[in-house]
Amino acid sequence: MSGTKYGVIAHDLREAINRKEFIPGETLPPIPELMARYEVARDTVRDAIALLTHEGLVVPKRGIGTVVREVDPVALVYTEQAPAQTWQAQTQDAGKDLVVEAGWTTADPDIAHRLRVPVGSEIGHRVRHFYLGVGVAQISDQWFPAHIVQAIIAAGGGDLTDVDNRPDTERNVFQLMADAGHAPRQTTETITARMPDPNEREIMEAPPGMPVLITRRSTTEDDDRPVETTTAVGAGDRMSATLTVSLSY
Amino acid sequence: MSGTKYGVIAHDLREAINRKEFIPGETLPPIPELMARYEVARDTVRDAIALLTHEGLVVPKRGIGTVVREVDPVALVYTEQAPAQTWQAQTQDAGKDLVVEAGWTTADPDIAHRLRVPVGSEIGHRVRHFYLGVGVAQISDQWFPAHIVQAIIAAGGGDLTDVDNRPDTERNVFQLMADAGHAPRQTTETITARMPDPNEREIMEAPPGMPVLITRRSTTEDDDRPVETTTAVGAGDRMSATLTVSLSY
DNA sequence: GAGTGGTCTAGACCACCAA
DNA sequence: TGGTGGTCTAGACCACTCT
Repeated sequence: MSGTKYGVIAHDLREAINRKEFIPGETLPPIPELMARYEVARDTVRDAIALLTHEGLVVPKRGIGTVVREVDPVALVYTEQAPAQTWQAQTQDAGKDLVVEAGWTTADPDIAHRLRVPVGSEIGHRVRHFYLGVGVAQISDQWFPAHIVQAIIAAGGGDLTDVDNRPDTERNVFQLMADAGHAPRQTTETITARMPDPNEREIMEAPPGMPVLITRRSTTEDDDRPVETTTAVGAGDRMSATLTVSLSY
Repeated sequence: MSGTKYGVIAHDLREAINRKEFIPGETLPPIPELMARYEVARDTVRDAIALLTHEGLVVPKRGIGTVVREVDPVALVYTEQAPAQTWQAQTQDAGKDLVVEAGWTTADPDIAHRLRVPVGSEIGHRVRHFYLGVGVAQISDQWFPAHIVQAIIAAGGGDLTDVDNRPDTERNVFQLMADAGHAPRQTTETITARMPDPNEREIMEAPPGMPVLITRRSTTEDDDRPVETTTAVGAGDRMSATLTVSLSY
């Protein structure tokens, strides 16, 4: 395969994993054994393992060994009618969401464009962490135009900028908007993938080789004016997005 | 930040990149310079650069230097009515699709389940590469139940298992199905992300640190019976999936 | 304590690119 | 040809986990 020694070693181990010679949870042969088997130096073996690690196949653990990864993604289901609702319902089943930040900020160019407000204008902002099992599976940054926040407060439903007096769920917020005369009508989501930055890695306890799914959403009301926009960063090995749509042929 | 030397070096470089001190396309300081600046060994600098590389921030190039990455994702747009159609229309604008393989296979357990046919039964299969700009941006594996393939051939539309006499586009295939009395009615897509395997890396010329978007699709006709299922592997830095749906509050 | 992986060094040689 | 990154070595010491 690759002309390099570590490439050959990585190839052999990869094949063995694919052949199920190493079951998820098991460890690969220890580094010293691989050094002897291939008659190479320690760093050469480690280069091979680093390759597999960044492919998301294994996770080296000090004192334990190089563990073959388990993958057990939890699906978040979107439907044609209301992706946000069911998405929220799903995450609530699996765990809790925690508002870690809520308040006012000024709109940077990207968010200003998405909310169609002037750059630098005051907007509502909250950051939430969604838990799935033990750890954080998704980090959600959500912004609201000021008049939406004020309408919700005026309608007496809660305060999006107050962590202690907050409408927790997506469903609640969307319902509150409807109560306040700004019923969400349409939502557009764009999904991409990239590698997490160290901060995201830390929050989600991301193993090396785990990409994140980026979901950018904008929700509008009847007159097409944005009522909220969200950027969510989800753990790629614990999340998926599913959508079902009708076709006409 | 990190207590390790290479962690500190990586941190400094990452910050500098974020501060735009190095513009995409430019090179980082060469390894020997960083060795001198931090008074460390060569491999320590390389460990730092490897970190940034696997975060997708830089791409080391022999004879050139460590180049800061450019990112220019192209959006593939799905709509409520027909995600496959517009998706295809978009990719056709940007490039060509190439059928690299077409024929009959036997269903493995996963595909058998998705097509609701017995494991090991004969099914149609084709592999396509979608080009966006210079390289392959998506690898698509598509399977059809045997009776669908035969119905299309009988309707005279083409032969899905024949590379030389093929209906090229998604739109065509879906229309042919409709002509053959198996009009697609609903499609369900599940999107996840992972790191590419070496084969996918090679086909897509993937830089290190580039994840792939996995799209699993199943399309059914009126009686809910599957007419096709597709697994697509897309370059994470060149693709995104967008969906727009209506809400009712 | 014995065994695992993690970090780091100093030096060597190779492969690629540009002027 | 000189500078870039890529591979590899032999050896050292550290950090962690299990028994």
